[in-house]
Amino acid sequence: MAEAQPTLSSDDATRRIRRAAVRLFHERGYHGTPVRALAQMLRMEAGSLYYHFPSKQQILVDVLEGTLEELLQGLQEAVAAARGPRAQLVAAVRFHVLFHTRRREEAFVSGSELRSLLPAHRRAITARRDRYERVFRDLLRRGVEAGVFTVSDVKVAAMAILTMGTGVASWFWEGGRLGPEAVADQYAEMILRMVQSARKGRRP
Amino acid sequence: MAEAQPTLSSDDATRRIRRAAVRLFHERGYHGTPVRALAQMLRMEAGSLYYHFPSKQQILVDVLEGTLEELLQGLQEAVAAARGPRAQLVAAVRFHVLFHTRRREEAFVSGSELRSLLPAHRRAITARRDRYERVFRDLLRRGVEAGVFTVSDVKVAAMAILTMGTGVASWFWEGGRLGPEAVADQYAEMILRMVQSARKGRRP
DNA sequence: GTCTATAACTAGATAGAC
DNA sequence: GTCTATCTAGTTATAGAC
Repeated sequence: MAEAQPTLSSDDATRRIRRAAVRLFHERGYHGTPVRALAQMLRMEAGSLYYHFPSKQQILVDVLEGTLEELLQGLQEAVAAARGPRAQLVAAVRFHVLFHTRRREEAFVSGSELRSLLPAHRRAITARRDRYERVFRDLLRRGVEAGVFTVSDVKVAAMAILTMGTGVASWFWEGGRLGPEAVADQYAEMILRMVQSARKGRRP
Repeated sequence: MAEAQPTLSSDDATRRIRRAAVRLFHERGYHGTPVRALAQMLRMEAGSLYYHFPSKQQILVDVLEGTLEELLQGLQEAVAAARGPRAQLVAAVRFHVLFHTRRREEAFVSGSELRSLLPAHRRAITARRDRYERVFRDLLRRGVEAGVFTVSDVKVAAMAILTMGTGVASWFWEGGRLGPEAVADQYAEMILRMVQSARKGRRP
């Protein structure tokens, strides 16, 4: 009976709407996307959308909540499955980058349209994003304490790593030379070199 | 008689308008900013703006052209003033990061509102951004050829470096613990570690 | 569950007074 | 150079037929 999906209702229609909204919000932005354009992409009239959603704003809220929830949960699982700061950082970076290639539109929208949320909605979303960032900071801090990592400033390094990965959503191209796995591997390698203590745990 | 400013006319009024537009486009996005809101911030009526600009779109074009031009020129000067791939990369990264802290709103808008440009305008702006990116790619390539840098893929590394720096505009806070110089130094250090060949040119 | 029609409002832009 | 007034078109959202 009950499906795996926890928070959001997800009948076929609402999922189609969310997917189309992601596409258009990514292409033109939330305020740059009229409800009519969204309806047109779904081959319906604008009025029909309001049977499924009470407002355009609520579509955005659903998209962001869903994406941030998936990001946070996926990151926690990835980190929990690895042992030691080095392996955990690799797992975290790989997850972060893979998400930003495979789900680049959602990821991009979740980063860029926070400002389009009404203040009440923004709080909940921002809280989740902060928890996501803290996972990276904690992970770096533990690595520094263990002597595996060397960074001048944990917070700056965490933001550098996060935005570097987030940026993938802005340049990655699905049909390009490199696939998600190749990019994720290279990012993990670069980031390891960036934070790793000299002559510690190098691979040939 | 003629001033240093090359392309854009810059009497006091148009500069005030551009500054206010940057603020609002950053806060709410181009499509999320009504002309009336811009006028209100400048304590004038909406109609008055059209004495200085023919359209809202043209304000955006002016902002982006000006910012991208400054970015490109500043980067070229910074690189030209340094000798050798290592020093040039440090100079480039420092310039890039400093710009994204000191001019964070402009820099952010220039990255996020390309999609709000009419296609005709977009071409010119995109061309300049591509030239900016190429400076980093060339610089990395020369370093690899000289054996100073080791990267798996020059294009990926260049995008990683660029988006890492661009990301600074999204988290840097003017009144924060670290100033622009401190952040720029840390980024330069992290990025050097990221691309530098092992046991080459290290500083203590 | 989707349509048509429309209400209520806001958008960008213009005209002409001062 | 700025104001007031206004035009036209587009915006989100609702109501009621089917």
